[in-house]
Amino acid sequence: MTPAHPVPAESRPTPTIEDYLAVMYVMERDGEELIPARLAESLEVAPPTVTVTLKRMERDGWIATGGSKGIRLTKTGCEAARSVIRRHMLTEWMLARMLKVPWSRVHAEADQIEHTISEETAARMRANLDDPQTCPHGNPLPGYERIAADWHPLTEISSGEKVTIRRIHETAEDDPKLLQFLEEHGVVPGAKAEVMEILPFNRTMSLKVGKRKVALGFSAAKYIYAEK
Amino acid sequence: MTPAHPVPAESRPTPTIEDYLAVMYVMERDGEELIPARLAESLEVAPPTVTVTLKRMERDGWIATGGSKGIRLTKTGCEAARSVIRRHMLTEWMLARMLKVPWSRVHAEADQIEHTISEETAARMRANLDDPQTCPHGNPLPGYERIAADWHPLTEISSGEKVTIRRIHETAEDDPKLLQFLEEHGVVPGAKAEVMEILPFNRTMSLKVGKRKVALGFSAAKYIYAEK
DNA sequence: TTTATTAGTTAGCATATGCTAACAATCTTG
DNA sequence: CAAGATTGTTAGCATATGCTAACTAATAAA
Repeated sequence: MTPAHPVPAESRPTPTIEDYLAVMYVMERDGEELIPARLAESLEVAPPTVTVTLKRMERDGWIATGGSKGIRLTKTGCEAARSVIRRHMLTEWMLARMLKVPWSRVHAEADQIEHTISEETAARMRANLDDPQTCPHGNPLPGYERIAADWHPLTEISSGEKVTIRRIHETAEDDPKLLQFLEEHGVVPGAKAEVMEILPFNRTMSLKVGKRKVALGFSAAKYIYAEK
Repeated sequence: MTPAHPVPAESRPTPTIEDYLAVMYVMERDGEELIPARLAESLEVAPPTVTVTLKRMERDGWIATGGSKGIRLTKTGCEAARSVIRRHMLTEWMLARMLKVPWSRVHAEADQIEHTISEETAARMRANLDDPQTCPHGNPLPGYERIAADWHPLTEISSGEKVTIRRIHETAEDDPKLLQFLEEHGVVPGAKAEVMEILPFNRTMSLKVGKRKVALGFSAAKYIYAEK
C-alpha cells in the first residue's frame, strides 16, 4: 500500500496546510459535508482564517473549489493528506510501542511530530511496526478503510449485546480528557464489552468492560465503534 | 543530570529561537566569540535577520546584551538551549538505534523533530537508550562536556599516532555530504585509526581506518576529534 | 413572512520570520 | 594614513498564519 507518489519533504505543505488536508481527507472519507464552517470548528480557528487559508490552498493546487460543488481535494492534495495521516498514525504506534507513551497521549504528541518526519523514516516505522492497518485508536490507515466496514458506533448497538471495542474515531481523539477517561476504564481497541443499558432521556449509556461498569454520554459513544 | 527547570512545552521558544539558542550554547561552550556575524553564518540567514531576531530574543528574556560585552544567554535561555540540544541528541539515538536510520542522516532529521517532542518523551527516550553521554556523532550531551576533555582534533595529532575516533563536531554535522563520506569510510566514533601523513602544502592529511586509507582536508579534520 | 441562526467574506490588524538595499562603524592592512 | 574588509543596523518589503469587527447571504424556525 505504498503511495503511488510519495510526497517529498521538499514539496510538502506547511504544517498548517497538512492539518487542513488531514481534516478534509477524514471528512471526505466519512461523507461529511466539506464546508468552511466545519473546518473552522475542527481546526479550532476563526472562520475568516479558514477563508484565507483555503484561498492559499487553492492557489497552491491542494484543493479545487468547483464553484457550487464545494471543496474537493485535488489528486496532489489527497496524496499529501494520506501522507501526513500515515505519518501521524505510524508516529503514534512508534510512541506507544517503542517508548511506552500512554495510549491517551500519543495522539497529541504525534500531532506535532507528524509534520517533521521524512517519508523514509515513516517507511522504517511501518516496517518496524509490522505494517499496521489501524492507528492505536483503531482508525484505519489510508488505504485500509475497509477493515472498519463492520464496526458500528456504540450508539447503534442494542442493550445486552456483547461486542469488541475496535475504534475511537479521529474526532474524539482531540479530547485528551475523554481519551484519558477511556484509557482508565479500559475502553480501548480490543476490549470486550457488553452494552448494559441505554438511557435516551439522559443521553447516556452504560457499558460493562471487564468487571467495571462505565457510563458514556451519547456524544462520546457515537465516536466509539465496536464489532459484534 | 535532570535539568533543574525542565522547559515546559507551553513556554517553549519557537523552533527558530530554539535553533538560535542551540547554536549560541555550543559557541559559548567552545569559547568562541558570540557575535551576530557568526550566528548569521551558522544559521544560514542574512545578518539583518539576526539583528531583529536577537531583539525579539532579548525582549523575551532568552539573552542579554550587556552593552559592549556582547551576547550572553540568560539562565532561562541556557536551560532552553540545553533542553533542545538534549532533545536533538536523544532523537538522533532514537532514529539510529530504534529505526536504523543511517548515521549520516540522523542529524538532519533530528533537526526538525527536536522541536516537536515533549520533555516527557525525551525522558522516555533517554531511559530507553540507557542515558547516553554523547550523541551518535560523539558530541557531549549538556552536562557531560567533561568526557570530551581528552579528545583532540585530528589536525593536532602527529603522523604515526594511533588513535580512536571519538567525535565529529556539531559544526561538521551540518554538511550531509561530509557525513556520508565519513560514514562510507568508517570515520565514525569508536573507529581505530592511524594518522599516516600530514601534507600542509595541500592542507590535507591521510588516515588509515581499518585497511582503508582516507584523505581528509584540514577543514574537515579540525572538526574530527580523536583519543590517543 | 419576519426573525433568528448559520455561513461566508471583506477589511484591517498583528506577529514571526525571512529578504535586499543602503548606510555606518570599526578593524586590518598595505 | 588611506583603502578595503568586516560588522551591524535601518528601512522597506514579503509571506504564512492568526485575530476581531462588520457586513452579507442563505437557511430555518416561529
